[in-house]
Formats: sequence, C-alpha cells, structure tokens
Amino acid sequence: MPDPCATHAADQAPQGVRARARAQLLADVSRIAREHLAESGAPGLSVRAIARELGLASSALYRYYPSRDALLTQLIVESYNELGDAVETAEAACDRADIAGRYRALAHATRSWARANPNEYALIYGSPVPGYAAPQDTVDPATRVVTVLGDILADISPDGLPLRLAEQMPASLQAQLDAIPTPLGGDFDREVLLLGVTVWAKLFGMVNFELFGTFNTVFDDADALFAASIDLDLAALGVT
Amino acid sequence: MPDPCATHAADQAPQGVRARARAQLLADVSRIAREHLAESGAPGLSVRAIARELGLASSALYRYYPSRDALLTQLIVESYNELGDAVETAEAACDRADIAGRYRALAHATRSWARANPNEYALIYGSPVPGYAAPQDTVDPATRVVTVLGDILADISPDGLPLRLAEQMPASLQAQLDAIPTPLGGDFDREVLLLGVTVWAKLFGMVNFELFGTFNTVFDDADALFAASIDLDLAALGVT
DNA sequence: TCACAAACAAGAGCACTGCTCTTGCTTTTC
DNA sequence: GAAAAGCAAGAGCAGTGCTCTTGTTTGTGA
Repeated sequence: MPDPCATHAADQAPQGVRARARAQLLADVSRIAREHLAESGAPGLSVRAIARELGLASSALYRYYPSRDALLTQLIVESYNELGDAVETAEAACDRADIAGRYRALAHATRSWARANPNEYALIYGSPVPGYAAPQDTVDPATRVVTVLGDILADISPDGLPLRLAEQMPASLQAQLDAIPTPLGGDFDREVLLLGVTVWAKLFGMVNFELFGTFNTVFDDADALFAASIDLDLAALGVT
Repeated sequence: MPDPCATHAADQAPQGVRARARAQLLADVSRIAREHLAESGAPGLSVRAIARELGLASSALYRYYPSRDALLTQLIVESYNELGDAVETAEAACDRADIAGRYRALAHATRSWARANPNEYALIYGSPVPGYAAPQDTVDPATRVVTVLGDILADISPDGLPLRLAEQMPASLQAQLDAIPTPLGGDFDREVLLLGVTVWAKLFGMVNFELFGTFNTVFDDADALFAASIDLDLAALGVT
C-alpha cells in the first residue's frame, strides 16, 4: 500500500499545503483576470468580480495583490511577453538572409496578435491611465518587439537606401540614435536606424488605426492596406 | 432712469429666465468638464465631482446630460474640433504651391496640439472604452484632419514618386482607395493616396509613441526625430 | 509535543462612482 | 388663474477599491 503522504508530496510542490494553495490561487487569479481583460477590457477589470468568481471575499485577494494596479501591471507584463513571444517566434522562423521576410514576419505577427487580443493590445499600446506609472518590471518585456526590429535593422546596409535626407540630421538626433544599444555583434547605420524607428512607429500607428476604428468604413478589411504599407516601408529601407 | 427690465432683456438671451439659466449651466458644465479632463484624464471624469464644483446635487445634472457617456461624447467632439481648427489654420497659412510646407504645418500642428492637450488627445486617439460606441455626431469632426491631408495629397503628382510598389496593388485595395471621396475640384492618384494613408497612420503613430511614453528615455526630446520623420515621408512622396 | 507567530478568509465598513425615483418648488403656457 | 412642464434636492440602489477587525488555520522554534 503506497504511502498517501508520499504521493501527495510527490505532486509537484515540495513546500507545505499553504504555499501550494497560494501558488494555485495566484494562478487562478491570473487566469480569471486575463479572461476578464479579454472580455471587458482593462477598465472593466474588477477585483471584486474576480473574488466573486473564485468564491472568495474581495478582501482576501489583497493578501495576494496589494492593489488593482498591481494586477494590471502583471497583465501588462504578460501581454508584452505574449506579443514578444509571437514576434520572436515568427521572425526566428525566417531565413536570416531574407531581411524583407523577417520584417514582414514581425509586422504581421504584431498585427495578428493585436487583432486576436485587442484588449490586451489596448492595455499596452493604448492611452495610459493618467495616474499609473509603469513599474520597472514592465520595461524589459516592453522592449522585446523593438529588439527584434533592431536585429533586422542592423542587417540592412545603407547602400541600398533609395532616399536620403536632404540635409544632415541635427547633432542632437545623431546623439540619440548613437546611444541606442546595438545588437550583439551587430551595428547600426544611422540613417537606417532613423528610418527604422519611424517605421516602427508607423507599424503601430497602422495597427492602432485599424483596431481603434479610425479606418472604419473606409478600410473595413485592412489586410491589403497593411501589406502594401509594409511593402512601401521595405522599399524605403532598400530591401526587396 | 433706465428700465432694469430692458437692460436685462437686452443682455443676449431673448428667451425667458429658465432658458437662459439652462444655457448658462450647460456652458458651465462643459467648462468644468474640460478642466477635469485636462487635469485627470477621461477615466477621472466624474459627474458627481462636476456637480459638487457647481454646488448642485448630482441628480440635477441628469436633466442636462442623459449620461456620463453623453458628456464624454461632447468632449470628444470638442476635442476633434479643436484639433481640426488648429490643423486647418496652420495649413491654410501656407502657400498653396508649397506642398511640403503644408504637410509640415499639418504634422506639427497635430503634434503641438497633442502635446498641449495630452488627455484630450488620448480621449480621441487612444484606446476606446470597450463598451462605448461613437455616436454619429463624432464622425464629421473626426474627419477634419484627414480632410486637410486629402487636400494636400490631391495636389501631389505621381510623377515625383521615387518609390513604386513592386507589384500592382490588389483589386480590393484599389477599390477601397477609389471609394475615398476626393476634394472638391481635385483628384487622387492611387499610389499617392495609398502612400498618404500610411503616412497619416505614421504621423499619429509617432505622436502616440511620444505622448504615451514608448519613446521614453531614448527620445526624451522628440523634436528632431519628428522633423526628420516628416522629411523622410515628404521624400517618399516626392515633394521637396 | 506544545506554544507562539505568521498567514489567511470573512465580514463590516468607508468613501467613492453612475444613475433612478420621489418630493416639493418654480417657471412657462394655455 | 390653472394646468403643465421644467427643475433642484435628497434618498436610495448597486457597484467599485481598499482597510480594519475578528476568528481560524497552518507553519515553526523551543
């Protein structure tokens, strides 16, 4: 006859029942919070509603999350990481030499994730709550997409740029661009980087307009528009 | 001795005291709501707080606005119109032949207004509230900026375009572009219009990134970056 | 093994929100 | 002048984030 204590202890958690219950509840709260975010958006996220769904008193949740903002912060981090995963996976599947393909993968993965998770996207790329200050934990996950873009930009030669700035860029802008950390073993051309930064903003501007309804009634289906926009940007970057 | 009733009646309102009081209160509510929006952002807008500042019971305000959403709708319309005024004024001050100058005026006016009124900007170009459906009154004011852009695009010749799409654009996209109403007495080139639409999204993507903090710590001062982005777009449009 | 400390769940409560309904008063209109 | 419409105030409902107290359960050191 097997020892029930042994099987119990072999479950997964070496710690006591209390620590195991805590981990379980944290996971449950996170799961339900994500569901509520997906359904009702960030403004509709309610600590009391989550407690209700868990059959708990709302005050009990405050032993796990110090505030609603802390819950939101975790959702922000998770959303950044989900988008980062999607973009990194899509880009990594491309031939390294196919620079245009890599950027297309990045852009389409971004748009696809945003369309599949509009409330999560709005949480991280929409208007921030005036009082809310993003904690330090959110900045690393937030840079994952632009890091992939940086890798691509570092592989683009300035020789192919079809358009050059009429005048040299001001020293302040040069300094800002030069201060951007380069990928491991790579390096940026300053003009490519400048164009890349603006293309980055354009990508999210396009997704914003589509998701937030600015394109409504004019581009109800934005597939072709989005693809054409990418093609134009790749042409400006001089990559086929 | 002048008749006090006469001077009173000559004030401005030909209607009775009740209609005049109503107009005054509507104006007061609107003013205070704008102040609260500017200070606390849209999520912080509270009907009760406005009533408190007016020395009224909160229930009294519901004779003037059917709901908080109606108040927000008015603020949205006013914000669109303020931005529209700023952009139209700036663009109208330019020499008609100076196409680059006209677009620069549009772009800088947009950014300036957004920086001066971040909460109003976030209200109209940030993430929409999931439940809120924009009423019909908001769509006309919302198109004012892009209408000015359309006027500019109609004056751009496709002959100057330095970059062309590698392949013809799909028929669906052509149809969407052709359905866009043209300015009075003007006409669009399809490729110019396509590029213009993406430049439109890029403009607001840049402002979003700057205002919502995505550029933080990298481009704390985005003046030069923004100007360079405009120059790049003008080069892509083939206008000096 | 036992006592003590820490962790925990529940409930009441506070201050706030949007919104509704009733009550009494004032202005307009017929 | 009377009826009707417009209006302000207050109470009240259902909801929110969050705190504090109370009683219970679990982990830990003597």
